[in-house]
Amino acid sequence: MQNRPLKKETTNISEICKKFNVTPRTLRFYESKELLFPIRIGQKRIFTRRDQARLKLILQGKRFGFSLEDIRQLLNLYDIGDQQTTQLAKTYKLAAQRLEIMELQRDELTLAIDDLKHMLKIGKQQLIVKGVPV
Amino acid sequence: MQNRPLKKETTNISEICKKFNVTPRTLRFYESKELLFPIRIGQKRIFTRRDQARLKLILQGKRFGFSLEDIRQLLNLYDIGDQQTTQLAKTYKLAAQRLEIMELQRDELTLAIDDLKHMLKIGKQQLIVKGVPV
DNA sequence: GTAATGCTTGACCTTAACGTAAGTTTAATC
DNA sequence: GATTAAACTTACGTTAAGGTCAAGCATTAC
Repeated sequence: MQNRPLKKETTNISEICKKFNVTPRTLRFYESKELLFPIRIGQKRIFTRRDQARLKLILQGKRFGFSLEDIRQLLNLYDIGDQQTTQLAKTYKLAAQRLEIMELQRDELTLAIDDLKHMLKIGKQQLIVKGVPV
Repeated sequence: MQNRPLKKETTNISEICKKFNVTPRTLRFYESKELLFPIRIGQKRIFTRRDQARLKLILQGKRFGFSLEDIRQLLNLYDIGDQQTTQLAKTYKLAAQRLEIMELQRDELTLAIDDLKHMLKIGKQQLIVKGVPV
């Protein structure tokens, strides 16, 4: 188990930075907030595949305006194995609620998009009237 | 024009606060950032219909993670009349770009929703296996 | 006239999510 | 052994979007 060929599953901080386009500071910060758990060789951080998967999710979550604390809780869903069922049930609820919020958010976003499209139409006409090329 | 019956088109700060569920501090802050332009009677602020319309848009914009500065610029689209065409054209571009971003964002949100739904399914099964009522 | 409201203007405080700078360790290379 | 590069820690700085006092007018209520 331990001796199967490691195909570069782990990597150091600078490679992660390149790969995900973040700064070292960001990674250390996420560690301090318990979003990532790189292992240590001496005092250097080594990021496992799990860390990389989590980081991907973190960055995705951020794009939707979730706070890091929100994200930290959602990430627990991915670590279902080592949870007590009570905790798991709680996290499940949280995620279900989050899902509802996200679906609402999408609906509102759709409305906002339509509004903005409408505004653009008007703006375009104004520009055309004034002879500005659009 | 000036003498047509004002049907309560304007109102004071506390009513706006109630109506939109914001604090006075927020309204003053928005004024300081040039998002709102309440007129003054003496030293008191009076919010016009225009301010209220803008406030509505501000709050809507915030829900999508736009910064107040973004919102300030977008609001200019509504004040098309008193713009120079160059400025108008610039704002038009800005809004068009923003629209693209929003559509991308919605697509990603849809993906994220699907992911989350998937996670929920798994979590649900786990719970069922463990005999927890879901 | 004075007390209580409601509104005002400062001025400093707070939180999140890092940035940045200074000095230290560790590993690799000359 | 000395240098350099990459990573480390500690700690203070920054920005956005307000919160939270403090102190002062102005109007109404008695």
